[in-house]
Amino acid sequence: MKKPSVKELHFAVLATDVVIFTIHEKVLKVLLINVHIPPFYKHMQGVPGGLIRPHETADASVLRHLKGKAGIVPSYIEQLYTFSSVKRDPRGRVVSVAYLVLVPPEAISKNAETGKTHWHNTRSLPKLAYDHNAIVKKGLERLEAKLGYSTIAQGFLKPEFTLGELQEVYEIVLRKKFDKRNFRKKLFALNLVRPTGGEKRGAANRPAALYKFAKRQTEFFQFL
Amino acid sequence: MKKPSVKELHFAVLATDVVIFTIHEKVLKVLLINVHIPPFYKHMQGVPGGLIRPHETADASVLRHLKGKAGIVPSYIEQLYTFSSVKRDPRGRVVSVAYLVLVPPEAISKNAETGKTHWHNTRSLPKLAYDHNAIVKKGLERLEAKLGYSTIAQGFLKPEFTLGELQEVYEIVLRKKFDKRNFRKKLFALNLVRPTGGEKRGAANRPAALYKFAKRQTEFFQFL
DNA sequence: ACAAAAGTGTTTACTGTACACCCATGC
DNA sequence: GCATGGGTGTACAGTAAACACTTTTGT
Repeated sequence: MKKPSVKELHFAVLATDVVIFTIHEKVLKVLLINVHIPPFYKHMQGVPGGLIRPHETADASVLRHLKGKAGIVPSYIEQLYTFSSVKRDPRGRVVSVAYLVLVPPEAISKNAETGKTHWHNTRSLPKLAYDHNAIVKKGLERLEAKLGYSTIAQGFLKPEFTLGELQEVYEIVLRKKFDKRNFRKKLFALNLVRPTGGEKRGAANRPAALYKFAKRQTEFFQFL
Repeated sequence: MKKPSVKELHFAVLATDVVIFTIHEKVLKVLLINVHIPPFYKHMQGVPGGLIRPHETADASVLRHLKGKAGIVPSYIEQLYTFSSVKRDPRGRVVSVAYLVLVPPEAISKNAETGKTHWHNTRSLPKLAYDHNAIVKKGLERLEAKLGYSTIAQGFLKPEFTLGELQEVYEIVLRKKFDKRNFRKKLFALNLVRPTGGEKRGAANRPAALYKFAKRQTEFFQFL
């Protein structure tokens, strides 16, 4: 078995791919961009991504690209998985570190239709470029799992929110209904949320009390 | 913002670092090797690792190095996390995909003291080379978490095992005692194990029935 | 007045937990 | 015969789940 030369070791181009979720109009959506690199991928879509530079970490690279491409400031970010199939990019060897990012729906309007990106329903995705279907799947699995034992849901919410809005996040992502009273009972028992004193008015119904998460950072516990 | 040249994009050396756990003499141990690259790391230890080659995936690279270095055949393997700090290797930019590997204790004897490797108690680790303390910590966290909702424990066991041995895995990794009857009740309720009909004799006590996992692959559920 | 979401407790079923003794073997 | 881990059931407590009506607002 021969030892590879120094040059042969620097074969890799490093990139990131980012699965950005939001909830918009009661639908879990993922941000897609157009991909057109004939003859491999013609008029397809994929998740946004970008190359890692020699002096930045993968995390920093994701933040840089998010800021630059769409002005997105992640409300939640975490590394998902590293994809290293030899042929995942037909143009050459690209190893990609995938990330999961959550943004509140407000972040949409600002850069909706900013060029070639758009938000797509996660439940009816087309065939995506590269291995991006697998990447989105990984993101969905992680999101669904973490709802059950962390406060990751705050990635979809504004700093202050109603308990109805929080419950809706759970119902949309997990595609099941929860009992309002039991849901709140658990939230309070775990001391996850605190009332801010404010209330949300404007809808044709009784005003809802506003809450915030007790800790700003993501907490872990047994919820579901 | 200038665009990096093609050369500048191939800055990275890709590597893997592998956290290999086993249980030996009722202690959770991790495989360490000697690291000696003056003036940065003199007479230190780290987890085994190796470079990824141009035509292999990260997974394949780990399997190749495991087989070559110590003849280890992983009983369980999963990707942990990708570490990309710019200065994690003082000799140059190395991005490393870390893996978690479990092996049954039998795998130890064959390559115990095969050169420069040895098994170290995970509860009293010294300062390791590079960022390897962080890598081992990540591995421990993943292992502990997955015991609670998967059959990952079979990574530490032979294909057939006694329920006492399985319970011992949980007690050693999670550092807490379980009630024998409740532990078994849950196992059976979830249909995780099936008796093989065989029994384990030889110890100075009543023979123990042998069991195997119902599914060979790792399953997921709510156990703890 | 009506539609729409907010808010609030109790009962019941289930699941988890605590607990102790006899058994079969090797030495 | 004694030390060692194997094997087994029940009672109680705590948690999860099911369930319905009143309130407050905007239109």
